[in-house]
Amino acid sequence: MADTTDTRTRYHHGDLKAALIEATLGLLSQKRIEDISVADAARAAGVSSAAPYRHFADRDDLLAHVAAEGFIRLNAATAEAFDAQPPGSIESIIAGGCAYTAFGAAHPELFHLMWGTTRDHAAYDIARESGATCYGTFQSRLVRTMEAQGLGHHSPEAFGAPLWAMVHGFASLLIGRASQLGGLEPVRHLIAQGTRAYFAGVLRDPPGSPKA
Amino acid sequence: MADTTDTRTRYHHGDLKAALIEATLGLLSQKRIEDISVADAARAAGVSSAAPYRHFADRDDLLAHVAAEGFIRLNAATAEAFDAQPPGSIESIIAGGCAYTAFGAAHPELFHLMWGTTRDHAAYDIARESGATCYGTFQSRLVRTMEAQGLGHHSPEAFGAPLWAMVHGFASLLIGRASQLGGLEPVRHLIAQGTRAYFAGVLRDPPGSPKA
DNA sequence: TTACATATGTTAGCACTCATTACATTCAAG
DNA sequence: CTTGAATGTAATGAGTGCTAACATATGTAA
Repeated sequence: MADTTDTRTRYHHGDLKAALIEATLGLLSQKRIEDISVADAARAAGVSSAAPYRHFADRDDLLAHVAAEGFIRLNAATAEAFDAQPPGSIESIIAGGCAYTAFGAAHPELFHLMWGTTRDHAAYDIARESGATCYGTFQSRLVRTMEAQGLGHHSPEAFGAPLWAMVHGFASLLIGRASQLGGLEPVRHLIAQGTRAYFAGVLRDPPGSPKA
Repeated sequence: MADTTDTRTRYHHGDLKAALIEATLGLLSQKRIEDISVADAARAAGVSSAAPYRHFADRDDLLAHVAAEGFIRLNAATAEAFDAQPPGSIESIIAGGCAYTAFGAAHPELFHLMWGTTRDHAAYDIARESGATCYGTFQSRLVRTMEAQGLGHHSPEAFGAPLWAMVHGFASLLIGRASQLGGLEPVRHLIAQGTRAYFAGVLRDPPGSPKA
């Protein structure tokens, strides 16, 4: 294992693979995904434009790894927010949801890459995996809250999906500059409001009584 | 005014501007936005690669018009769904929401283009405008339902935002292949469930009583 | 009808950038 | 001091956005 210090001076980079992912993450905060080339990533990492191909099959493979890293960070951000609130509380769900939305709003292009369309090469399995991990974090916290709120008999998937969709939607709308929302701060209140109303509504009128 | 038949044979196309938008919409169901060039659109419209520049300032201008057309169609789809249900009913809101999500799921790349990041050239005003129209359709139906359900005293923006975010989020998640959701049909039920619970919850515990 | 101005096409081409590959070079470890 | 993985060099070929110059159709006014 090479030590990760002074990676610039040496011919052998140490961990070019990670460095390229990092460099691409940096570029993503400056330009659109479609404008980021393998050559760009290599330049940002201070390496020749052919070097990345020793570590990634092609451009899509690199982007898949970047997306996976995005999910890891999203997971970290939400987990921290969840666990900063009392376990089992509705507040913890709200906090996690706000963190999710805030992450999307703060990293628009990365968020788009993570949830982008039709890149289903085999390489993208790695992104799917870390996405699933991220989902697991949400679900485990949600189950605890559902039990604490007397909703333990409901399916966590069915109960959680609208909440997940809501915070995901807010993120996507903020990225898309939906001007009606007025920015991230108002949205935090909307998330809290929406989540509380949803919990209250399910408690009052449990799903499973389809009307039509 | 030229007649719109047999546009192929004539030197003057008739309405190349519309034809190019249409052609690009067609391409969007086959490839990613980033892989669509002005030349592609021109080819698809059966015209030289320089012709589009008579009608659009540049590539982004063309894409802006395509996005605007997307909003027009989204608006039509949701309005029809809204109005196929009794006015003022919660079912009408659910139907409109399902149509929104279904539209996104059916046109992934178009949806991404419409809500894409950071293309804020002046040309994009046209897309914003038709986006706002689309929002107006939603809001007018929502207001009627809110009044019918005894929620007329709430702010439509604040009340509607979580619902909008939810259906938007479902669309985005379906596009991103969130496998946990199991496709469009299950999601329809989730939308109905979520919407009903949200209405019930607000009726029970009106927003405006912030807890923290 | 004729003549001209304007709108809408075409052809040709510039100046780039890109993804990817083949082959040479460097360096660290055994 | 050999070996082989990790990088660099150089090049290929394709495609891009966009412009300039030229061609044809259309509408309008004489």
